[in-house]
Amino acid sequence: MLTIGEFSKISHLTLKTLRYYDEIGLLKPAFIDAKNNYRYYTISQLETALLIARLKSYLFSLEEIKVILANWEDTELLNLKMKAKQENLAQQITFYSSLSKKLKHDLQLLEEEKNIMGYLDQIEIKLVDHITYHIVSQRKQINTADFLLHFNELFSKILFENLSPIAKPLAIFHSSEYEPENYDVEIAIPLAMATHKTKVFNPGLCAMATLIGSYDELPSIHTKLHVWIDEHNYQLNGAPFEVYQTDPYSTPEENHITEVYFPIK
Amino acid sequence: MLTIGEFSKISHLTLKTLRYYDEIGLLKPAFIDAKNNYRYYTISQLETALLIARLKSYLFSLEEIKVILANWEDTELLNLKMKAKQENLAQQITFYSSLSKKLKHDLQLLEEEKNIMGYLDQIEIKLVDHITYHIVSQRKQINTADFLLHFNELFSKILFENLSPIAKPLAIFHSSEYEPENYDVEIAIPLAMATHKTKVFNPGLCAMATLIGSYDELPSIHTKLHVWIDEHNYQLNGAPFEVYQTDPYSTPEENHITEVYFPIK
DNA sequence: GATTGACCCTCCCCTTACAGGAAGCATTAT
DNA sequence: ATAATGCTTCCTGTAAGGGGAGGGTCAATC
Repeated sequence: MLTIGEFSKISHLTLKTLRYYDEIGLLKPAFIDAKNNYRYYTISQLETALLIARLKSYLFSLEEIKVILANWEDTELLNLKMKAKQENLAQQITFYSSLSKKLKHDLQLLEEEKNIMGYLDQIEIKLVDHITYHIVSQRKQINTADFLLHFNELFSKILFENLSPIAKPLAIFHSSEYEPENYDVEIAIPLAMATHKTKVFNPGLCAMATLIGSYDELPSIHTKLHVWIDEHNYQLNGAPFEVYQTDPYSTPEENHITEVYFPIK
Repeated sequence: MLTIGEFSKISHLTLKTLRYYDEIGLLKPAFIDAKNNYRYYTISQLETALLIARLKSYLFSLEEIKVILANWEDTELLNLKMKAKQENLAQQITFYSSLSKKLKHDLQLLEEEKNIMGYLDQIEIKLVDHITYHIVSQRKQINTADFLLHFNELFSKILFENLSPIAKPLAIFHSSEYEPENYDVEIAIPLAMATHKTKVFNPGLCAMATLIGSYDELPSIHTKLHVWIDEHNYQLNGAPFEVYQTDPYSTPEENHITEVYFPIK
């Protein structure tokens, strides 16, 4: 039997960590002396400690590790979890890479003595009278992170019903508050003919800005339009919407073209 | 003037977030009504909000953003911070990549129905009688993360004093507890001749294991040796040490060769 | 037998960047 | 006048422990 201090030294886990693992039930000492609450560990628990350390190095959360240990015989589960983690890492890497690219771009702006928010001043805002569409649409409360999923749903519906769009898809933002977890959005596709499934979309006069580049900038475009409307003494007259001119799957991020419209009066 | 609700909607920051930014002094409302504590923001604060969102998307902490905003005119500072962040991202990417490689390796083991901790059973432990060295050394309390730095310090000292090593460098671990922030380590290099700067290093009988691969596995080797010593009824007889047979800079991680010695009796 | 120093215990607060919810005013719309 | 929002503060919780206080316990030494 090893005291917590000895076990800590051998396993290379701190005392704090060991007590914490005991607390959350991840690695409970083999024996606890009832009269003084001293923790005692066995030599064989060192293996578990090493395993935990290894899974931790793979960035599994302690909660995940607990599940994996509880089903240690189930190699299928471990396999699954590891593959998921692998996928996860790949996503992280692409995320960081694209971030790094953006940072590099902004650093270049800085070298040229430009403001990194300067792109905002470049955006031109136009007054347009939007034509009337017949749209099929789906309105839902969604998490902003699942935006694309929601799009696909409608797309496949359109395809399966043999309908043919006459203009690019759009998203209409009905939310009266900003809650990213619960965003009230209507995805729509304009069709050539009115049917019983379509409805009329007639935004009328709009302030419009075109964004070329990553969707990350969309919030600033919205803000910009809000400010513009305020400064020019117009008033919002309906839900803002975005028209996606490029396919988000096949187009590289920096070539995306998005039009943002704010109906006004 | 905008109420917090309006500002939230336009800036795409939640109410919670805005109140929090107020609390930590990152974005204080331009005006607070003293009689009901209502927060009011100006249109121009939207710019700040956008800037904060952008810096946040670059993974700066709110504390860092506060500093950047406070010195917004100082483009030099921003430049520096961004470069540091860039460097940071690059490190993350290499870290994740190497992790992904390790995961892939372990997944392969799993496919072959092997245990991912199996490598531990492969490690052979030998009894050796270590020869006596004359060493120059530096002993320090260091953070385990700064291990390599400490090495370099001694290396350059050796170089500048024109001493020539006769064997690979080693590290002796004196710590009696495990505290990764404050690790008592002695870095040493064996020299051919005894001088007034050298001391005798004579570990005697040792249990030894050789690790081929990433330094990540070192803790498990230590554990393994501890267990072995315990099981064979030996006793620790001095501080454990590691001999680095390969240059950590020029050797790829998976080819590192490290010998771990535990003096015993 | 007493003391000392090392070792162990529990309990509480701190970290990041908020989210969730309760309880209670204030404002606005009907 | 009433109801529905909108705003406020305050409390709790998150992941994985770190830092430290205050106090009990163990082994070795005097």
